[in-house]
Amino acid sequence: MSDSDDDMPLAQRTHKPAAEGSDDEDDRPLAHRQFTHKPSANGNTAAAAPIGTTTSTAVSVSRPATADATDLNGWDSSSSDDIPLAQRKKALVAQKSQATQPKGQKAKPVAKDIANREGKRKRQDEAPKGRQAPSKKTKALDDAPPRKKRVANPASQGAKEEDKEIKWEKLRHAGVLFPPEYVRLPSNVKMLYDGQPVDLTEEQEEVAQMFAIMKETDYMRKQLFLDNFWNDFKKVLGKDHVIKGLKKCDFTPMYDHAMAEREKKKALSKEEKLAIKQKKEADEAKFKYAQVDGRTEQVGNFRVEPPGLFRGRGEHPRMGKVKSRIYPRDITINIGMEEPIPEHPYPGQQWKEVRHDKTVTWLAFWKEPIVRRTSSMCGWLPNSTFKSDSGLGQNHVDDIRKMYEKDWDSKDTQRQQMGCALYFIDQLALRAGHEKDEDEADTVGCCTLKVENVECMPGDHIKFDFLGKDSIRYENEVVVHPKVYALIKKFCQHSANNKPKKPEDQLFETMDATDLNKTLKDLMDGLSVKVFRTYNASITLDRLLWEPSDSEVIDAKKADYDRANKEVAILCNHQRAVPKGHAGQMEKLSERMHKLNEELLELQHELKASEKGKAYGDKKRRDPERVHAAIDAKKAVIAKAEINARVKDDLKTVALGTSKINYLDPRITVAWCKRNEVPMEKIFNKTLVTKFFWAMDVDPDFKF
DNA sequence: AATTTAGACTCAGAAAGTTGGGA
DNA sequence: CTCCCAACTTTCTGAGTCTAAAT
Repeated sequence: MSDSDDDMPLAQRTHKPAAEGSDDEDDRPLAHRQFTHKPSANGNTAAAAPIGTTTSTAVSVSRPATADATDLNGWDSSSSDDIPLAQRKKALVAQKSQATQPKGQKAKPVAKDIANREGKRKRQDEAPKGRQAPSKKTKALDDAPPRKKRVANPASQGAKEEDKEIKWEKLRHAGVLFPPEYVRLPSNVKMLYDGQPVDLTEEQEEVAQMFAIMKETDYMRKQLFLDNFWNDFKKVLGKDHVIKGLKKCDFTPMYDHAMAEREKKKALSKEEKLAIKQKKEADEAKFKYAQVDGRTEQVGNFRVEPPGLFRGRGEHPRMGKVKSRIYPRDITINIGMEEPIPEHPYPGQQWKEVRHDKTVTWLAFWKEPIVRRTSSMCGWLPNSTFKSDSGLGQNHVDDIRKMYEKDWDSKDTQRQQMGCALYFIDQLALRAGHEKDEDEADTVGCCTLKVENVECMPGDHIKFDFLGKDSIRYENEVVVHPKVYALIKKFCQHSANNKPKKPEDQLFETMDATDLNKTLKDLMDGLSVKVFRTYNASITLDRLLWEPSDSEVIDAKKADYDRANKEVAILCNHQRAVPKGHAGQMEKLSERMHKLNEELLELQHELKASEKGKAYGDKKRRDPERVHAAIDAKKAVIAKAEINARVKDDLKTVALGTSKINYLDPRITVAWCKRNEVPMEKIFNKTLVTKFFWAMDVDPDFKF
């Protein structure tokens, strides 16, 4: 294994200031990588420049951030010099909204206090609740997305709901597929308590079995998991059960049995497996599609989740709890008024409710038993246009940037914080970060950053280190605008009302994600924090794909694409664990390379011999030309293998899929494919080609 | 009227399952 | 040709965002 930075999950790479002189792209801070063109393209990189400032060769539509680095303040209005006049007409938004800003009105009565949270995330200040909404959508933003069709909805209860969007007129589907019932273990398979076999009821056995199969996972070493499980298991066991605690429980017989069953299944003959598969498909067939207004739409998910132990991601407070079985009585069905109500395999039970709500797209839903806040839904697959084509364009972005730059100079702490938060969201594509309860994993986003999550380093460096969505670590050191640096430093030290802050206090204590979204929405209909993530992902890809490349063969071009895709994934912090067996696979590849190189050498010897009119080794003599051809072919194979190996290693900690599916406007990719004569299928798999069918006839010169 | 809660999506990575291309 | 393994897909189960409704 190499010891390069690449072997670490990307979030853990330490970013040396470029001043230390590494030219290796991977050694540069993420933020630099994101916004910087290949070193080869422009020599040095803007090591000491603020976020987003690079020495790139400016593509005219690129964000101002990519403009010239001469001005350390990549943001001030001069940067808009790079924007064609035509795009600048709307520069007034920020000023306008600020003109109407009623400064420092009455103090906001304290906090959305989430009182009993051990003093954590509380808004502990009395900062004025800043920014008033600029009364209406500003004219600047009138090319926002077209109004959605809104129709009165007579189907729903009462007049209140009259103004919602109608999603369908006719809707027919077969409901949901329930998981198989629990099958009891053979009577000779029993768990042991204190060495003695224990008889369990069916219900108890099912729960025990859930635990048994986790024997070899490292959940067994997590006390919280064990405690949570025991609490629930205890309830199922009832009072005065022989089993008094987990310590003396031995689930080995159950585990072994489960493993044996698994092996048995694997060992089935081809025919048997096929038969099982066909049976399964036949059972599922009717659930797979829904009829929506005469169209056949694929149902995204029609399976009811089987019971099991809740795992959660990261250190989830509820890990190990029993997730009980879902029955029809728990499920609400949504279906067209005249359609037959779906059947279910539980005679005597009724669906919890059957609705005919035309304003939603789900077919069925139920409440999650563990994380009651959420519910699971079965709906049809969204396949329409790119969701994030929000109407946010370069000129809006410029306006918004000017607005938040102004906020840095505000006297009002809340506005300062708002300005900094927006800067991070725009530059680093952070998520909004809503407040969470204590029975959820302790993860944060931009608005919920704590003081301990940021560290101010010399030279306007800020180091972020926090757990984001799915408890994925975000670690990134970036150079920020000096004004932001000064503000963040201040926010780390004391709150708006001058109280000193503790590490676990909120960095932006005067505002939250809702405030931020409100501000954005007032600026432009349809604008929210997450739009920036999508927008920045797409614009980044677009910029990278327009960079000149000298790749000629398809594989090299695909590698170019993957590199661009990787940049986006890094921007969005889409990480994955290094696939198991990666090291082994790399070793194999290098062995193969070695072999290929030897073969090449052989061929070169053969060529020499051939040119002298001799045979080489025990082979028949071939024409020099034929040997030449063989050499070229071999070289091509080697080059291809080299590219593949490098790409593979390059991407081992980066998950490309998420951005490809959810963030990148497919038109960018399709256009690139056309320009570079790369077949679509090299980039999009079959599913994606289907999903993005609407983007396929885009103009090759399409610019995001 | 400010918060809280409900509701409806939208995004997430790992694991399981399937396929297909090369030795 | 066929078998094996890596690559690709789908499934699984969670976890965010954001708006609207309820308190």
